[in-house]
Amino acid sequence: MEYQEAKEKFINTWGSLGTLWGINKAMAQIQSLLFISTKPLSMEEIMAELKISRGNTSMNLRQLMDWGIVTKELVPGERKEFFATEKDVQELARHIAKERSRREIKPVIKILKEVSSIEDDGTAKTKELIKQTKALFDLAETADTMMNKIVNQEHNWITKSLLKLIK
Amino acid sequence: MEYQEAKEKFINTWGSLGTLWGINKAMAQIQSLLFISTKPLSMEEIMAELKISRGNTSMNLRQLMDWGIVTKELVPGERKEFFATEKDVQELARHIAKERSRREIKPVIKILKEVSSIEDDGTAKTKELIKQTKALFDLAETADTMMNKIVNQEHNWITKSLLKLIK
DNA sequence: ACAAACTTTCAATAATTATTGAAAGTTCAG
DNA sequence: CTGAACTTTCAATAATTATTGAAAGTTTGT
Repeated sequence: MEYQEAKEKFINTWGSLGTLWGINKAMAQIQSLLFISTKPLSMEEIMAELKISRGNTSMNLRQLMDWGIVTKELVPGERKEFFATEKDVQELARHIAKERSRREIKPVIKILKEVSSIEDDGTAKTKELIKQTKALFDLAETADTMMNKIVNQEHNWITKSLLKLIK
Repeated sequence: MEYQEAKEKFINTWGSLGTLWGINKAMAQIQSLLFISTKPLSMEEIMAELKISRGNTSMNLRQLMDWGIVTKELVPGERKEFFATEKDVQELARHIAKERSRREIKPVIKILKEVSSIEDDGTAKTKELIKQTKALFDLAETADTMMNKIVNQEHNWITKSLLKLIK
């Protein structure tokens, strides 16, 4: 396998994984293209490389910037804009985990809390609803906290301790 | 908020979260309905409750069974089949993590390994591809291992240690 | 073996989501 | 200020994914 094939394989695989996890394909592909690029890329270059339209490229670049994992890079002497992604995988994971927590997990936790706090009218079905949503609430909150802590602190020590613990 | 409203809120929220994470809405809703039910439900009951067709119900129940989180329960004296989901959230998380790892993460890790193992031809772009996919490979493998270990063992002790570590 | 009771399958259709491309918007050099 | 170079927006369209419902399949009691 040489460069071109490996590159395509990587970009495609990443694109499909994204799709599977509710992330749009173009977005995942743009990010992965930038991730292995040696320099920031212009919109033209991204369009050409991935064979996607200008509009699609623009919108997905925006989303990636909203997620905090792609930035505009101004290249001196160039009029057009260039884009680069966070290159450090740890930082990348940190951003993504943080955002998914904020946008998706936290709101669900809030609802779980509400639902599990309804008044117990003494019926079996109400008791069950309270019990189960409470259990889910506890799990979600623990997982969310763990995720954020692991991913947030400068955490070489914590990662190491963790790995020692579970290996 | 009383029972009916809370129940609907829970089922809907769970359904949307599923969608967001690449899980089909009906599937997520069926699972959450079973999760708060005090007894196994028949297909008729599920269809009526969620207002979905027989075919849809049948297919999604099958998928839930493939994921190992829903089982058929034979109720004595009844001809029709009844369904129940795993009620313990820890077990539930265990099953889901295990399956997602097996189906989705492991295959990607394999590709990352392949791609990061191409021959270094000395060019900058090849070096970058190798370096970045290798970093991703390491991260993915560590995360996958952690996830599986955390979620697999009888792990009260490990969870406790973990929480102590990161709190 | 039959038929009632039930489940599964799958082609057709609907709903959702992604993508395009051209018009509108912005920026900036001269 | 003007217009070329570039980006964004968004209505139309395409692609994908979910859902339906009825026919085919299966199981079980008699």
